Amino acid sequence: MADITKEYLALRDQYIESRFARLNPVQRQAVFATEGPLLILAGAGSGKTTVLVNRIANIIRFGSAHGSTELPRPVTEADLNDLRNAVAAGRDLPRETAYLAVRPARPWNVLAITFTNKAAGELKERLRAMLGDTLGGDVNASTFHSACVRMLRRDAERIGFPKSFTIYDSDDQQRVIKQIYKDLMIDDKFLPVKSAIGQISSFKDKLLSAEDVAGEPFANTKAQLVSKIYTAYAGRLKAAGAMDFDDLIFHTVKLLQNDAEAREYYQNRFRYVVVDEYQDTSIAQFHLVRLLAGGTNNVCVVGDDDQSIYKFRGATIENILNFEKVFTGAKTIRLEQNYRSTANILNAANSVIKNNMGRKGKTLWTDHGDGEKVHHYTATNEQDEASHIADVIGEHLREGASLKDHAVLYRMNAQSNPIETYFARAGIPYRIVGGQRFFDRKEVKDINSYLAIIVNPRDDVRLRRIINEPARKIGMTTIEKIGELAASKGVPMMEIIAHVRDYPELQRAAAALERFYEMYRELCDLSVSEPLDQFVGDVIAKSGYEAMLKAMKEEGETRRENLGQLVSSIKTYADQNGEDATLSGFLEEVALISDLDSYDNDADSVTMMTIHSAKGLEFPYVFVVGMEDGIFPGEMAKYNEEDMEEERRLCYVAITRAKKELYLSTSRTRMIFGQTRRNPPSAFLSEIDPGLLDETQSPELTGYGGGFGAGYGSYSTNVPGGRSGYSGASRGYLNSEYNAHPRGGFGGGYSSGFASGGHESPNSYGGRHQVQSTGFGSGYGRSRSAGNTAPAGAGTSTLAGAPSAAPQKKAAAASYAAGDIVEHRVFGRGKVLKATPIAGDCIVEIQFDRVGVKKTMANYAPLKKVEE
DNA sequence: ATCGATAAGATCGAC
DNA sequence: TCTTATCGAT
Repeated sequence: MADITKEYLALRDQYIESRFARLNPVQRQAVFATEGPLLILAGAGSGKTTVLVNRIANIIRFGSAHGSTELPRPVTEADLNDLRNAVAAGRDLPRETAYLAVRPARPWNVLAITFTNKAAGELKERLRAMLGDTLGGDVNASTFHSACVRMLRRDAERIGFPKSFTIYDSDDQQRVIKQIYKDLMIDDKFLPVKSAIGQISSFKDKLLSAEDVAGEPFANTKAQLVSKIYTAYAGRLKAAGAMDFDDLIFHTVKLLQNDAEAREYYQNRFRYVVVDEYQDTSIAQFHLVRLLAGGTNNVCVVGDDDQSIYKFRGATIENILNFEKVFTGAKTIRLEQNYRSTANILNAANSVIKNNMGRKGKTLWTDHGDGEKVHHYTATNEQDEASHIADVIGEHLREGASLKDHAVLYRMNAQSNPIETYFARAGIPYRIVGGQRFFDRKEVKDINSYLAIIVNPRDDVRLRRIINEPARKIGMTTIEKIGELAASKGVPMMEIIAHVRDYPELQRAAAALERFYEMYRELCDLSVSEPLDQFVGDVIAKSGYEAMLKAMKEEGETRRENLGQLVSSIKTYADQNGEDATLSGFLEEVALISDLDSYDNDADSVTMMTIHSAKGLEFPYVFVVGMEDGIFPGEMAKYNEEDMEEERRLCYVAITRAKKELYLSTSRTRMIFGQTRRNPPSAFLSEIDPGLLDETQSPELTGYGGGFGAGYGSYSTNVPGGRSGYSGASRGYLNSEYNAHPRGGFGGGYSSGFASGGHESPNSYGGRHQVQSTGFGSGYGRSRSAGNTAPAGAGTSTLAGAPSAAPQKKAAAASYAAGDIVEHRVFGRGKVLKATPIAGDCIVEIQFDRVGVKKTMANYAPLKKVEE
């Protein structure tokens, strides 16, 4: 090789390396491993996303140039000089891709698959920042499901579906199955609907079609029944032109398997495939990845077997464990340096996870300091636990931290309630991620169903959903008759409705059906003539839905607000997509969106969520509540070693969310599902090296605490099982003026009357309590709920301010009168209609520009007077 | 057809 | 405890 070439190649490597100088050597190794199968085992907080982004950037900028001897063209003296100068000056070489890249990918040659839409968005965002808008924006970054939808929108007709197929969510799915149960007269006690759905889902995951299943011998009558249901289910979806979530993957895999032309098209297009969170992929998803990557075999998967927590949902950890066997010649790179947590937190995580057998094995390390020990607090009950969290948060705030630095994690959603209640009373702004999603609300789904049948008149499921919502005198019997007629003629139900007069058996409801159909036609016409948001507004009005909600009082109001939000979300969609915005496009977006996607970390409030939702996130201060046997690990997992390992991984995920400090808590008694239980501490606690733990406990458990609690003892009770004890205590509390009690009240003051009641054996836990409370935690009986959307105003400043001042005093200033224009943090601008002073506060009735009339308490709402 | 009552059931939950 | 689903009465 000519010297000039040799020098050029060496300089080229040096140049490319310098573009990724901020990475550590192992990370850089991953970035330069562009060709062939690559497994990146990325521990929690090891800069995984950074590696992904840089690797994709490398593929687009330099292709496989690093470490290669290939050249895009013979080297000239001038080239060498340019490169020398660029390296010496540490500057970018002009037109570097053309000069020195080796077969670089165009952005659309890269397919990056992530776990959530949010993760996909972040990936794109960072690629854009790194490569510029044009290059970065054109990379395909999406979830499995949206990637499949995009392929199917192009090729659905090849497998007998319309391009405009509808996506059924689990709710729609359930409706179809229930319908089938009715038709086939299946007893749901013999075979629960859920079980049938689960089995069908697992068939699809194993790529078995309804015919495949029906063709095999059955183990028993149940299996035969499931097969029958599966066949009927698949038939209905096909007839409706609909796919459920499993179908999106299933049909895409089938398409790629059976259609060589389609397969080659996508294999040529996606020269590089990257899959994030590979430990949580399913069998069908594995097949999809293998098929897509089949052309070049350039497949890179990133994951952490220790963070596989979705087995219950079909994820199979074998995908990651067997990667090297399935993709021969695979390279494996381990990212074990953690940039997130302190050593103590990390070691706690390591000491827990090392008890799992089925893992690849890796040990995270950090060069951060030890930090504080991991805190473990033993509470008397869940209120005390909440109060302790509030105390700690208060301390952190006084030290300058903000609310959004804190997260409370729990095993199941049911645990959020006591904490929520406590936070609301204390005026601590919080926000709950997960639970009921916006697009899952009944009213939103109803209106979406109207939209769906306009886009796809064959969608019988959605039609059934809204044909009598609001009530139109079209009852079950009529609907069933239409269903039968449609089935016998092999046409959609809407087709029958269009010609009611032809069917004497529909005589009775004919008038109502005609009215409904007329409205439907009108909406169809409007859908093409009006802008999207205005059209949705019309759907809400002309369907009679608005009138129905108006007729209800309190409850209808919030639901109308939700519909208002729906209208604004479609407006946002329309604004973002300009010319390309369509009704079906919006519905698709809605179908594939999750709550976590809309989670933004800007709002200053404490985040509350399940550990599952917390995957991929990090917070300076993390509280993990309910570290109890029977809660975490959960009751169901205790007796099965495999499930136990999954719980342990979940625990590992929880611990590794924390950057600075980690607070674990256990409660001696806990009310869950209406019953008070005493759970022993979680087994995972004893797996943590005791030297890493800092133990504290409720004052009531230390002897003198019990006496203190009895001071409020009018509510103490001997009733076993919390029912009367609990509600009595909390009611009594609300009515009394506990605000007045002296500072330094113990965290548990709130509920002590209840907890110290009967059969507690104090002192069984030797350790001394550290007095952390400075009073605010227990005192705020009269704070108004901060609400779910967590207006920050009142709570924050109170917390940071004088601890035992009554909160309502500080906000005394503003007074409102009719006619004032106000600005509300959450609801926007509005005009005061009426102001009624009451007990030192003021009920203000406001006409908001966007959300209608609302009543708020002047001192507690995040409200500001703009003009008088 | 619609409302109210009562019973059952209840992890984790992306798309 | 709390929600959701189904049934039976009007």
